Amino acid sequence: MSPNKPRAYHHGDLREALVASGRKLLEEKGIRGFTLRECARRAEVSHAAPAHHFASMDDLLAELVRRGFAELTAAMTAEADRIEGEAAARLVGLGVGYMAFAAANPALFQLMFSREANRIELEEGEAGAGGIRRLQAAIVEELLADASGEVRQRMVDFAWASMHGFITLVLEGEIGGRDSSRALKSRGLAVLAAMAETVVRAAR
Amino acid sequence: MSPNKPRAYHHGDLREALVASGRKLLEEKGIRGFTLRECARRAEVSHAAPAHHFASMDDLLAELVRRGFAELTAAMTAEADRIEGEAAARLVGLGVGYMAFAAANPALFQLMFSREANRIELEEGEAGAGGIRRLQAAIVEELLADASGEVRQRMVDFAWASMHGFITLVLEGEIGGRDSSRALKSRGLAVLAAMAETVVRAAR
DNA sequence: TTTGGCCTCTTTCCATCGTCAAGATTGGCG
DNA sequence: CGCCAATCTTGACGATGGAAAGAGGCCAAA
Repeated sequence: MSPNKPRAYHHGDLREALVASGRKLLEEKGIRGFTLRECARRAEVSHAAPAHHFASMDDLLAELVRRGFAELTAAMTAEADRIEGEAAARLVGLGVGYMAFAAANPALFQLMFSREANRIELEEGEAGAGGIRRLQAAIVEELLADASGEVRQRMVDFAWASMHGFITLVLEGEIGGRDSSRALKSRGLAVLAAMAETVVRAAR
Repeated sequence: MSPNKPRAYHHGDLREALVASGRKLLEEKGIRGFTLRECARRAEVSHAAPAHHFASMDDLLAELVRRGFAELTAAMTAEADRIEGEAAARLVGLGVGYMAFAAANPALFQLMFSREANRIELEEGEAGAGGIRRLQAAIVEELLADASGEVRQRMVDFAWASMHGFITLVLEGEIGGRDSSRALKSRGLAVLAAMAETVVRAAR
């Protein structure tokens, strides 16, 4: 009952604790400041304990990436589903969800879309970035029912590139360095609107 | 004259040698595999020698980033200048130069536009990403001479976001994973064309 | 209930890293 | 010609990721 350090062996759910502390640490210090030992420290566990739950540091990072993609697609569909209007509006909604997730988890987002991540998680059924494209592709297909497959593919490229590029540049401080969050949101919406309009116009 | 290891002390131009080996190493191993000691090893110099030319590892990386931005803007203007046609075509040209540089130096490009880089090189007269926006802004201004400042700003956001997002997703393997370089180029050009068309159309 | 096995966690160790301090070497300036 | 400052090396420190070996606790089979 002593509140000092009663828990000795057997943490209970160390795996989840490591995922949680790892995620916080990632956002605090960035990927270069991310340390397995610090994760363990925050979970109040010895530095070698994580090895029993994650084969390596990259394995933990891969788990964070995996969960990130799940959350990201969830955020996108949630935002799109809130809009019951036209397909174009839903396409914008996907972008809003995308950008909101990225803004809330900048370091994780960057990790998810980093060259390093791809060298890591080549396993799994690719529930990652593929799902994002599929979400957009479904709406583009709806908008461009009569267009060729190639036109549709290029419009999906375009839609994804626009929203990804904008939020990426914002997170890096390259766009709107000292703008208010309000102004930034407005600029992001403008980009999404221009994107959706271009997609719609591809139908001739 | 013995070709073994004649050069002992005084490398000659260690700074440049470190920049060169560092750049190669960065592309080979990525930022997470980048090591100051390995840079020194490749320059055939002791592990502490770099300290006399770069205050820290981040200082070397900052130099790489600085040179990267110079090369990137040079590549963009070179490609745009090759085209003497309309402003819209030159806008596409800027994008071609941008993507070509990124494809040729993927790891450096990612470093240049990474959250980590921004924490590093807060010095200097910002000859970095600001120059890129200025290049695009000049052409957009030409195309949208009659538009409001806000419209122009949003079109620059849009132009930059499109080209940045596309090449970024390609480098990460999210777009066109197994496509030929030829096909990828075509898709990139399609994105740039759609982008330029959207900018032009913003003039009403 | 007891006991044996297995999973969890700790301790200890190793190679490597970035950085610092001190010493060795050299080129060039007086 | 000799000395100085710049350049490079050697050695050390603390921190990291990972491997190996041992200690501690849970649970199911007897």
